[in-house]
Amino acid sequence: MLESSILEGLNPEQRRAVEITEGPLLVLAGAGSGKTRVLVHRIAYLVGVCGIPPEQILAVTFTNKAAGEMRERVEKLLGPDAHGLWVTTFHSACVRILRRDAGHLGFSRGFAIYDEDDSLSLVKEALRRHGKDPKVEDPRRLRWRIDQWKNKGWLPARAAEAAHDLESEEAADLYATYQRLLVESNALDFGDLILQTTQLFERFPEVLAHYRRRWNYVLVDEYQDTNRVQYELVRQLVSEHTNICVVGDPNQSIYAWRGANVRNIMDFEREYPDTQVVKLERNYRSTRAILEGASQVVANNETSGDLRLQAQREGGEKIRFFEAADDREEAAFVVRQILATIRREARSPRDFAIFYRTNAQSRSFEDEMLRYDVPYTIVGGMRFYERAEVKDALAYLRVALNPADAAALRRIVNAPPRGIGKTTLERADLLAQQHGVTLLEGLHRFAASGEAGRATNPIREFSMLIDDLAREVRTRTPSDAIAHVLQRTGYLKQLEADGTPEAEARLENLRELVSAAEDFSVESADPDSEPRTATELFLDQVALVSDVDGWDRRAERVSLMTVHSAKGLEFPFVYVVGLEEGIFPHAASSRDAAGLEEERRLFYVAMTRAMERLTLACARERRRYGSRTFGVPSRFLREIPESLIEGSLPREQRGAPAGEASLDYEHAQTEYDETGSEIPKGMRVRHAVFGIGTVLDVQGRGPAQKLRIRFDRVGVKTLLLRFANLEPA
DNA sequence: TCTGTAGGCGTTTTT
DNA sequence: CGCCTACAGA
Repeated sequence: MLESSILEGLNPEQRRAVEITEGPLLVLAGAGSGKTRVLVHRIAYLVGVCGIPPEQILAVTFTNKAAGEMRERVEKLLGPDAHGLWVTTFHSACVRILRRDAGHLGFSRGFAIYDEDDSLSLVKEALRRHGKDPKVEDPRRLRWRIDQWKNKGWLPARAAEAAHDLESEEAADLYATYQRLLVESNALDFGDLILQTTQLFERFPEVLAHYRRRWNYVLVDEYQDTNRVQYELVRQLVSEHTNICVVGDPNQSIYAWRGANVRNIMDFEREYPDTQVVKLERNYRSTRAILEGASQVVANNETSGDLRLQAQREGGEKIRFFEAADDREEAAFVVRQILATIRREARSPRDFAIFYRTNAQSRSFEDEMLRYDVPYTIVGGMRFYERAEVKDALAYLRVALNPADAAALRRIVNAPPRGIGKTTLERADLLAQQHGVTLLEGLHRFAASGEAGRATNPIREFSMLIDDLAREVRTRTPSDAIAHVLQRTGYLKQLEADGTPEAEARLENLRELVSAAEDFSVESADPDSEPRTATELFLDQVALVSDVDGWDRRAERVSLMTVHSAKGLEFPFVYVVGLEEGIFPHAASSRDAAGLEEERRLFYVAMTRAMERLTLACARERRRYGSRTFGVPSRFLREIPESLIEGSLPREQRGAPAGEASLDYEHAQTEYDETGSEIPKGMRVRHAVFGIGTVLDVQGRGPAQKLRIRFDRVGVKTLLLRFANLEPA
């Protein structure tokens, strides 16, 4: 491997970050400064130039998407030499480690991974066992507290130690019960994946020694978003050789609410003596006004990283701003802008992204996208694997593979309805507790006791069903296993009998699940990992998917997502919407100074995604929970120097006269007025998205006028003239 | 045990 | 507003 080909195209700082291979290295990488590039080339350099065997390198990121891209790019540089390299997420890495050695901690290798829902059902169970009313105690709050403890690396004992009032003591107590329930279910929640791994390393030094010997070089991406227990995990792995390279940007720390601790990156130099620091301050992504505006905003934070970003791109336009009368107009404006830009500047829909603070805001944009026939994709929101029918199908697999999985069992014991209701389950559970057996075994014994009444037969049949599945699932491919489950359980039959559009949608989702399972391929197994069936690996993967993982940058669609999901991405045209007090910054997180600063960093992240054109929007009025609310423009807008903004910002007072404060450049209204004239049948027209077509038919008059058009590429479509943005071809 | 409906409640962001 | 839960009736 030629050294020059790996270092080629790197600027001097990037090059330094690649060449310092030994000892602790802190890379402070500003937005758009090429940090992924550095990570990729660093790995390639270690292997290709320094001759480090790839299996000695561990690179950790936060999303599978980021990991996948990094692995891909490394493989492109190294080819087959990359074999044995671990480029993965914290959570996946821990799962692989725990699959091997979780036995030490009282879990079996087949442990389940609990998502938020599963974990919540266990929290409720813990509350019940403490005789608490879930209505008074709010299980979600308790789950949240437990999660925060885990993020700090606290076991129940430590939480109890820190408790200084009755309420906290009870909560710590409940944490202990919850943890016991997890062990009984042979399950770990998200927080456990990391926490239990650190426990494993702490209590079993020979296990830790194994991995210490293995990984001589560790790289961590997005280090500003690591929490305490992740910090601890990294420290355990590298404390001897300290070949640790972390990359991050304190200004992009946006996960404190989830337990991330910026101190990890701020104090890195103190934690690791002799740290070398590289700053990447050249921004290759954004034009000047965008970068300057974003920097000015984040400079308002009391604590901020001391990076001074320099725009490498010349020229460019100012930041745009639009104040809409209401949320509907906001959405209509943005979508029309996108259509007009696609048409006038010959751009693809994939060049555009709309970012909002909360998922709920996606709706109005989705409506407008549908209305204008703009292809779009929504990242996040209701995730595919969170749909009830999908979770049900997977829960059957889980029970088949891990009969102790109580949360999965509760999900499916009566889905479809088979006469095993709440009381039956409660009595079986009691029996299980008394005998110290699993819930499934409790059901079995309940039926055998002769006290189950009319539930006796349903339970017997259910037991046989699970036995059958346990046999079948192990020997089939993931997709066959799912198909078998859906067939054998009567789940399909029930949905087919239903016949409603909702049932049809669910069937469609299940077909989608089967095909996702078909596409699943077992990656070249690591020689270090335990052998597992493909279905087990499929379940692991599903448990750890993130919102952005499914996003495809090549798809010809406009992307809609929350700002959190947008981190790490870039688009030529970015719209940041809903810039009103209470929404962005969000009311719930701007209570204290720290929360507000995180909101500001979030806005900074949103702005710095834009490459060419950044448009900010807010609405004076908004429908929320079905009623109208009036908004005040976000304080963040005023933190951008006016000279960087085209036109003027809204006045500060609420209720400024309509139109006066808003700047309607591009004149969205006239956008369709100019095509508002009559279009004769047979005319050749051009549509921004569908291309050129022939008008077949004109229906109606005035604003409701519809056109049937046969497009050369995509066939016949019916469009509302007023929104179609047609022009003569 | 199952199904329909009326109220209540929520929204921050997520591996 | 729309989803989910709790509850009443069969």
